[in-house]
Amino acid sequence: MTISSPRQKRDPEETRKRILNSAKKEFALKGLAGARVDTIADRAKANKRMIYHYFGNKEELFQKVIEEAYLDIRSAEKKLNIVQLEPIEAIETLVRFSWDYYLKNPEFLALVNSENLHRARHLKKAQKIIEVHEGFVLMMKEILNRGVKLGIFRDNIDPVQLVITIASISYYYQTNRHTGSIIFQRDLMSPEAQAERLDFNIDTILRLVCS
Amino acid sequence: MTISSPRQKRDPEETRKRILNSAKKEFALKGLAGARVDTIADRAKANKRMIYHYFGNKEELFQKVIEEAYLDIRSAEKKLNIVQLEPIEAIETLVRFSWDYYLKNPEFLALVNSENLHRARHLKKAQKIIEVHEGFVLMMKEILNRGVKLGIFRDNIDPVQLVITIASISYYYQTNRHTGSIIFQRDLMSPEAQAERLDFNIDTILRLVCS
Amino acid sequence: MTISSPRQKRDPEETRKRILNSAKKEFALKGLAGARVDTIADRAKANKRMIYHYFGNKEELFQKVIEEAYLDIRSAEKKLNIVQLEPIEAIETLVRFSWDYYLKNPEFLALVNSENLHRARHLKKAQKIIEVHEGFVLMMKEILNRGVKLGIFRDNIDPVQLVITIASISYYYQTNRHTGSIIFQRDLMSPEAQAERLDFNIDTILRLVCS
Amino acid sequence: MTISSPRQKRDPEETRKRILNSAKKEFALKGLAGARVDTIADRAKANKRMIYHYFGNKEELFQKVIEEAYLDIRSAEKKLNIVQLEPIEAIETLVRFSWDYYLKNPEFLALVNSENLHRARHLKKAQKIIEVHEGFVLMMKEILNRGVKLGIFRDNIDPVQLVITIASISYYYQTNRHTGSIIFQRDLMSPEAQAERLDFNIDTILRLVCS
DNA sequence: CATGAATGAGAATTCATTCAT
DNA sequence: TATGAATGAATTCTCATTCAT
Repeated sequence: MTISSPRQKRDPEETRKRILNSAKKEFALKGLAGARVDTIADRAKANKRMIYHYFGNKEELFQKVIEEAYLDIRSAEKKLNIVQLEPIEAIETLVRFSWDYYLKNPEFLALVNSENLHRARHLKKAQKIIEVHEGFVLMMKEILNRGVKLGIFRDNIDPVQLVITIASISYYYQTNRHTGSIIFQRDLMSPEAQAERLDFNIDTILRLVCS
Repeated sequence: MTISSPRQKRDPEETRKRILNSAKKEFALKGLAGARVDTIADRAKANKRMIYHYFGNKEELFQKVIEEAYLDIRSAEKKLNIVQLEPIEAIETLVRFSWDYYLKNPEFLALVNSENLHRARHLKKAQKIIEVHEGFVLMMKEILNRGVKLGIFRDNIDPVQLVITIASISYYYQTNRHTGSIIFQRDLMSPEAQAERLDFNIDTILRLVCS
Repeated sequence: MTISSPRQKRDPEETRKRILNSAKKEFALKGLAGARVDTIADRAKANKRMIYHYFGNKEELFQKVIEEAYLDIRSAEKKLNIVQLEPIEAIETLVRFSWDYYLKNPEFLALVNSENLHRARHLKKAQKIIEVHEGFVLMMKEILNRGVKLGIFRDNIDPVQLVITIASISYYYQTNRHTGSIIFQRDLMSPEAQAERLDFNIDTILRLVCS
Repeated sequence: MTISSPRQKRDPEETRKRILNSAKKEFALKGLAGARVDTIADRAKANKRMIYHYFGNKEELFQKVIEEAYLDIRSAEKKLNIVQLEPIEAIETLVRFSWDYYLKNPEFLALVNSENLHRARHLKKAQKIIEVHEGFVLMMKEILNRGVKLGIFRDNIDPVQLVITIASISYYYQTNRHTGSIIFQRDLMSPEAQAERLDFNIDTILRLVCS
């Protein structure tokens, strides 16, 4: 039996992933300026030098984190197979998904806020992101069309406005949960409050699309 | 006769205000961690030392900025005299106000995001804010009641959920304008896009409240 | 009586000068890449931060050092009032000056070498340097002209080539004194060796210019 | 059948040479402190580990480069077979050689400058170098003697001073070509300027040695 | 012999804050 | 009240070198 070495196993892909995960947390928690490279390295149990080796510098690491975040949410949503659902069910599923995804991935909200603080200068460089989202809007358009044909949805709803609205009502509630809980003097994130809000959101969107 | 001093005029209140304004811009632009005390002082044409004199330190300055921001939006909204309007008109006015205020005060959005990144720890200390917002929810409740009595509004709408929803659909659109413009491949802030969104928002809310 | 404060006296001009002097030594000793900002600050008994405050960064500090070095040698040479001397005396004085200046300012040699390693990219930015040297070449031209008129100098000597040659024979000897002492197995910088070389140099140049 | 390896061919001597060449370039370009081990390895298309395997460390590699450089210049000069030439032709050939060698091997100049910055501490360890140069001075002595006997050279010229002077006037011109071109506001390395300087140098040396 | 991931020491630079005037 | 020089603690980033495979 030998004493285990303190050195990291030589698994570059693993190391890369650990750094990326650690960075996601740190950037979400502190923003780009507030995040500490040291903290990222420590949490990743990686040598700080590796961050520069794999990602160039702090800003490029942030960019990679942003890219991955946007790819992940679309990839999760694709798994829902929404196209196979009835129009109303499809819409409701999307509202639920939006709520649940933000709930399970609160870093996503923080990262998007950070990226907007930086005027989306990192996202601009990510071609893949644009392509992935075109499909998303088309899918929404298709759902709306089907609903209109079935006589259950209103005509002439802009799919982009709808997509934005669905995101808004979950996003805002959750991203502003701290200031909101103070201003409204209630715990916006208690299980009951959560359930209530999700229902309210589904209602809001269905009233918006149904004829 | 004395030689005129190159120093700043000794108007303490003025200096304080200039610092506060400069800080608001800088914090909105860069967040708490990214903001630079030097930049704030320079833009305020004040000596850096004055910041510490008047506000203690960077973080307390941030807190003051946050407080002022929340007081300002409610003070602006109060000037609308919404209680005197018809229920539908009142609601529409609030939706418009929400949109316009964010448009004219984009720093507000950035500051609120920053404050939530910091888990509202600065806002927690501001007693005044809580009081001011209680009034706001009560006013919304009163509008809803009147609408219900007139038979034009649905019953049992939670004024807090409504207030949050009204804010959401304007806030999200504007705070995420940079990432949104990339993802949806359109300029979300062109005059036409703005008009379209405001209409959509009014529609969304009216469908939500009207019976 | 009070205990003297460990803090530096608040004399900005003094601080600047101390940094510049310290930097000159360090850059001459180690080159741009080998020099340490910490060492410069320590030797200047200044806070490292002051280097960035006064000079921007390491490279800009280097640039300032180079500029000053070139200005200093010309300023020293101007004090010789060479134009008032007889042609032969003038030439001999210049050869002596060249030798002595390098001897008393060995950093100059090292700095010029460093700057050439960096392809003169710092000197390029210094307009003053060019102006100062134009005057130098003109002065040499005037000396040569007078010598020709008096029938003691050869005609058609390019003043620039002469200036370069005068510098060469002192510069090379001194800047390569370490490798030279090894290769030639003698101490090139012993007092006797120095005197011998200076005589040799004067002889070399007079044979070159005299008819 | 085996799958061909992507590795470098296992030719140790070749690898060593590639590293040495790459190092020469890098050290000449950046100096000892500024040179990067990574860059040397990359340019040599060798693994960084090989540098340590063959040369120990960065400094020992530098030492080897310096040694080789000094051996090369003397070896090139020996090929001239100067001893077989007439005294004047011999001297002129040496002046030309000095000029041409520096021109074709600009790294030599930079390396010598670097080594002097480091007070020749690497050269000191190279016994071979000393031996080789003893021969060089003896050869110069012999040429001078022959010239004196033929009545064409002056008596009592120190061969070491002459050797140094011949090197000086080419070396200085070329090593300071960047700062020189700025200071004198002319391109010192244009073909015309080069030809002119070489002629000037030959003239300078012949006037020095001829009686 | 060859590879390239990993490391730790250190270097440049930044920044909020304090102090002498 | 006002100024701006000075400070020290971080923070990002770099680099020669070593180790597992």
